[in-house]
Amino acid sequence: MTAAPFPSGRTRRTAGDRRAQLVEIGLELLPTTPVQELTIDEVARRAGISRSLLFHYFATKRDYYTAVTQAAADLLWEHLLPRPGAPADEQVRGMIERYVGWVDTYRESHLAFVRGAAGGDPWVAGVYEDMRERLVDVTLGALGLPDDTARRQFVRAWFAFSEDLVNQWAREPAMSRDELVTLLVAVLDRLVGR
Amino acid sequence: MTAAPFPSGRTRRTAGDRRAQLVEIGLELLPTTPVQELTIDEVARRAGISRSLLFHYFATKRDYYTAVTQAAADLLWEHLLPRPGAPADEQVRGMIERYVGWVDTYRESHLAFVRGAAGGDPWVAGVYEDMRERLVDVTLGALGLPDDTARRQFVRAWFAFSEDLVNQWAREPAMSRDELVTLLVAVLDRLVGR
DNA sequence: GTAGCTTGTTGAGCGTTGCTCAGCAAGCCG
DNA sequence: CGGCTTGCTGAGCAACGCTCAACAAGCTAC
Repeated sequence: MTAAPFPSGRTRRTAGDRRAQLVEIGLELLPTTPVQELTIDEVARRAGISRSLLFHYFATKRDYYTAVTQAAADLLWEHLLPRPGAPADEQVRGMIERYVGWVDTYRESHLAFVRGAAGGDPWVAGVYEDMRERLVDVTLGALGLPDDTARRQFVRAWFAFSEDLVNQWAREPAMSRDELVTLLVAVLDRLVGR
Repeated sequence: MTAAPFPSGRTRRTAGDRRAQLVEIGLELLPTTPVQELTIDEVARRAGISRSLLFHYFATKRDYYTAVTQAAADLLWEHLLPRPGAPADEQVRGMIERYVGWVDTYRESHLAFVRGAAGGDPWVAGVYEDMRERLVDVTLGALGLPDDTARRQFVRAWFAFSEDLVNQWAREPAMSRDELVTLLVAVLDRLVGR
């Protein structure tokens, strides 16, 4: 090898740091690349490490991009969570407002996230499914409604409706943001029968 | 090589036949494998041909599974199309009924199709998008409504709603099929304002 | 029949990518 | 300094997408 073995910035990190860095890189790459198409080479290159090290932290490529997806889901989840102080009625509207804001702000990243989640891989789909189920719980709770099967299904399908509509709206707004939010609330209210 | 160069059934097919056969194999594999994960090796093996021949018909793996997705979309499209004779009012309900029947019959295949369509690959997503747009056209036409931007978006989002609800219903029916169809029709009617 | 053309078809092989494994070396303890 | 833990690497294998030069099945023309 040459005289200077390492350029300069080569530092040894703790396991936690490294993991976090790798997931972070995945999140940065998400908007431009479908999760499953992230290449280990690319990620390792960006982190300035060897491919092998990545496999030290994530046994499988799938493990890696599942972790990235989970991280994205966690970010969204924390942003959406109803603020405990708010009156029950405004909790749902608040969630919807924050969701619309989120999609509007992180358009591409969020679309990429949803795409990856909806796409083929069952593991990734599972991550998204979990979040959806928790969202249904929270929503039914905020509405003060019992959660029989039918109602759960309605709320879930309403999420699908909202996702699609908000995505379209972000691309080509056919109404004001307030009108959009009001419409979504109204559809939900009617669906779960109030 | 050995004395008997070819086992027996080795026949030379016309280009059209071969293409059709390969797409057919893709359709058979769809329910068990995400489209993008179809391996050329596996498909070629099933067809009893070499990998190279597949690349003769489809320049790229993407070209191949896009063709498979397109074939799946065509099947669904033809099944859903409103029968021209029926009165305008029953056309929409008829489409919904056929859709529910389709999902109920080809559960896994259809889910796999939707998954692949929603997933990362823009080409595949495009195939699905096209069908959706055409469905919106047909639906608005059958309802006799003008198609301004807002209404198109509502109908598209309603499709997303219906897809999700019907999929859940197929997995765990919380109501009769007729009730489901009636609900979907009612939601659509209310959304596009009748 | 056989020469010749078209075209369906193949095998060898290359580059990339996911993944393994044996071992190096950075930092800490005595 | 010796020894230990553990973050980290390089070489290399197998699988897969894709290329390319050439073979051969089936048809037509002589």
